[in-house]
Amino acid sequence: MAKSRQPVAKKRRIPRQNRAEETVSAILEAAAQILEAGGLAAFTTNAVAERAGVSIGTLYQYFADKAALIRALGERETRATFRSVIAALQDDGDAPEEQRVRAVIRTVIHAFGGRQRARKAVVQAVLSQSGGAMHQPIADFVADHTFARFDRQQTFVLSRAVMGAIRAAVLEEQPFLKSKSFEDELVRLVMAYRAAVLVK
Amino acid sequence: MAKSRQPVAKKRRIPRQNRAEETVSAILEAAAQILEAGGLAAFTTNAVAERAGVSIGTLYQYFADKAALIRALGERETRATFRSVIAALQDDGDAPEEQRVRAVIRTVIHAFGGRQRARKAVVQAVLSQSGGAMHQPIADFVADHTFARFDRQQTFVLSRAVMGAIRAAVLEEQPFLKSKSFEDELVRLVMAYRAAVLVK
Amino acid sequence: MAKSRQPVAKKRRIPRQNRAEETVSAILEAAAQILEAGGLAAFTTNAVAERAGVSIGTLYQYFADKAALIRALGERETRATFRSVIAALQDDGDAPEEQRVRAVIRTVIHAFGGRQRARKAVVQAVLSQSGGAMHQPIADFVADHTFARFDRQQTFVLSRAVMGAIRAAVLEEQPFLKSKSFEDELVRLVMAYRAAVLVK
Amino acid sequence: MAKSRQPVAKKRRIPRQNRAEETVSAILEAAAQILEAGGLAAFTTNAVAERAGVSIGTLYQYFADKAALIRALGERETRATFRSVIAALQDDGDAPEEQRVRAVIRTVIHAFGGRQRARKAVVQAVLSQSGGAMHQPIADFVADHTFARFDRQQTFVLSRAVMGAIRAAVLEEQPFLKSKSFEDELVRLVMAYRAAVLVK
DNA sequence: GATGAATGAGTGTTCATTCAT
DNA sequence: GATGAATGAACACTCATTCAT
Repeated sequence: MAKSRQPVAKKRRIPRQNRAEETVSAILEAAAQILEAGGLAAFTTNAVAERAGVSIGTLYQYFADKAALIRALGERETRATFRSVIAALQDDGDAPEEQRVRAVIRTVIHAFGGRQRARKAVVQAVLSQSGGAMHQPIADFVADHTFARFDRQQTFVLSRAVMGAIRAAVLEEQPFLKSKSFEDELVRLVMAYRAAVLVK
Repeated sequence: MAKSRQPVAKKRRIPRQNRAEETVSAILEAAAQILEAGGLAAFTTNAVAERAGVSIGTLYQYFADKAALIRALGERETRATFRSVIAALQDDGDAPEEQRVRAVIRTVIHAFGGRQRARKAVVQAVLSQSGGAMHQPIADFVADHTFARFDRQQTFVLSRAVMGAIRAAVLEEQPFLKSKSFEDELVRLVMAYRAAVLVK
Repeated sequence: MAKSRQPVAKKRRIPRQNRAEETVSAILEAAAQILEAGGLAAFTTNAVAERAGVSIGTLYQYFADKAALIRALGERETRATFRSVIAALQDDGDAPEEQRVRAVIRTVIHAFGGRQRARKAVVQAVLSQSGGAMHQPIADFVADHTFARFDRQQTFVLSRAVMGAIRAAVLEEQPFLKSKSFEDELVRLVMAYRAAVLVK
Repeated sequence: MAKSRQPVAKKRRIPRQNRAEETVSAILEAAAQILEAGGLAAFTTNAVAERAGVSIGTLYQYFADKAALIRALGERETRATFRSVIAALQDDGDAPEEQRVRAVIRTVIHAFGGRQRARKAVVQAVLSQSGGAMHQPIADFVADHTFARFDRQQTFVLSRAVMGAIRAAVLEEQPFLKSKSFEDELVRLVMAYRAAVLVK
């Protein structure tokens, strides 16, 4: 019977007041914490609402459904990483290529470093919904801004390779994740591939 | 994966007879099909049992719980990929390095190519349980057998980078997944990194 | 997220064993009782399951959703009334027209008399779903078997008029519902309209 | 219609000013529109308030609860029909009986004709609350003013029979609802029964 | 060994209603 | 008087798992 209600393209409240914005923030923060603490299995709308200190009804005033909540979280995280990467690139505006590469890699590793489980869960969740590409924009942006002469496929290979290695280190909880030597190897990978492509 | 049932480690029947083995096979095959067709969301124990043509009770005779079923599936897939890779390496036993690399990469791409959704789901599911390393053995085996002088961290970076690029192409459903040019770029990545490491 | 499961045309268990048939009966009987006692507002799937002495899961093994449960109840009631009316007509097989009309009217009045609220609720519920005609088959059957020369619209008017008067007496809880005089007036209505139509 | 809230009879503001009356009107009109467009399922207090262009709080300033809103709507509709019928009777003040009957029937059919779904929903809703008699006053008034010599039970039977047939045509969405032939049959029903009663 | 009916905790989601601003 | 953010009880429905037959 619930099914028979017509799905009137629900408009969810867009926060206009301070109180509302705080509420949305609290919910997203709670969502990240739940994900961090218990993974996807613990991520229930009720749990999120409770942790956020709001009622379940309030959560649904701002997020149409659970999927929308995860999506919003993913976007928030993506935007945050984006900002960090851009900042890193700007700081080293005139530095030699290798140094800029290193700056970006370090940024991404550390973006992944805090709240790894939450990120992992978000990535998993978003992937399982949209089939996909979430860090794609970041990866593409970086590639475009560093190796302008790569074609689309080369950009793809390099960015996904680096992200893949970092992601694996995060997911497998490798102790060397934030080590200098790991960073070195990633830089080596990038520079080597870059040289091979450009020389061709 | 109910959380509040008693987690008492119960010994499940280990198939000793032909019929039993066939039953287990049928269940695993059914599981793969369900995953392939409907993703993780459709993957319920009842659905698997029905598709396998056995009762839900029988399924539980062979698999302690849903997690065990997924684990078994992951192992089956891993073993299969393993065998393919080994076969590929043996065929080109004396070939030059680049050709062997290419053979392995091609094998892995095609292993991933069939039943992508099932693989994706298995990977996701196994990851969400065990935190991670499922293709690790394959990757390590390959690296050990091709670049014997790499240290552990270099092996890690290279194998995860390649797997990451392939995995991304699968998950994002990139049309060039099985193209020659994609394969070329991966080979280039490997050979370039290899040269950089060895030259050092 | 729940929405994203694909709606695989659920096959609900069709009872094959005695135990199962009893379960279905118990659920339908419980549904009727709940409806009778508390109307549509009290009619929740959980309440029905509890009253039936089964778990909510069991209810959903036999009824795809709440709507299906109400539909089943409606069909059960319709069939029951149907049987009563047919029996009444057969008993008076050779009686004069007026007597047969009276027999049917009496049967319907008494069918409505027992468990009025349940019937009312079922009617309402079914109406609100399917837009409509539930007692139509009964009414049409009766009309066809008594006034063969009526056209469709005349059948409609007469059957709905009689049902409407009875229904109103039930809903308004008129004390004369089962009185001889009320029955007399209904018979008069039918015979008068019949004569007017035939004379035309 | 939450059941567990305190049923303390709270006095709601009775509109004394123009603006207030307009607000009440807007709410009732919105309620009718929602009902017409989406049936009972779409009829939520929030939806009504939004459509009326007032806040949910304002709605509750004028209607104690959802039930009161529906009740008010029912009364509004009833009064409107009432007025139409009286007007129809007055227009044909000296006309022969059959013509006056026809005028009333036509009025009722067309009163039902506009906004059928809203009426249907109101009828259903009011019925499910108050057990029933909503069009009773109209029916009785009409009967009293046309067939003065009928006794109470005869009035009941005739009025409910006619209303029942019309109601069924509305609920079953019969295409002939506003046809001349349907009107004819209803007139025939009334005249035939009338004759039968008077002749007795 | 196999069956499948039964279980019920748990999940997402709705919506009438309140009350601080 | 009006607002609308917040509330939370209530509901429909799922699915991993058990156990009597």
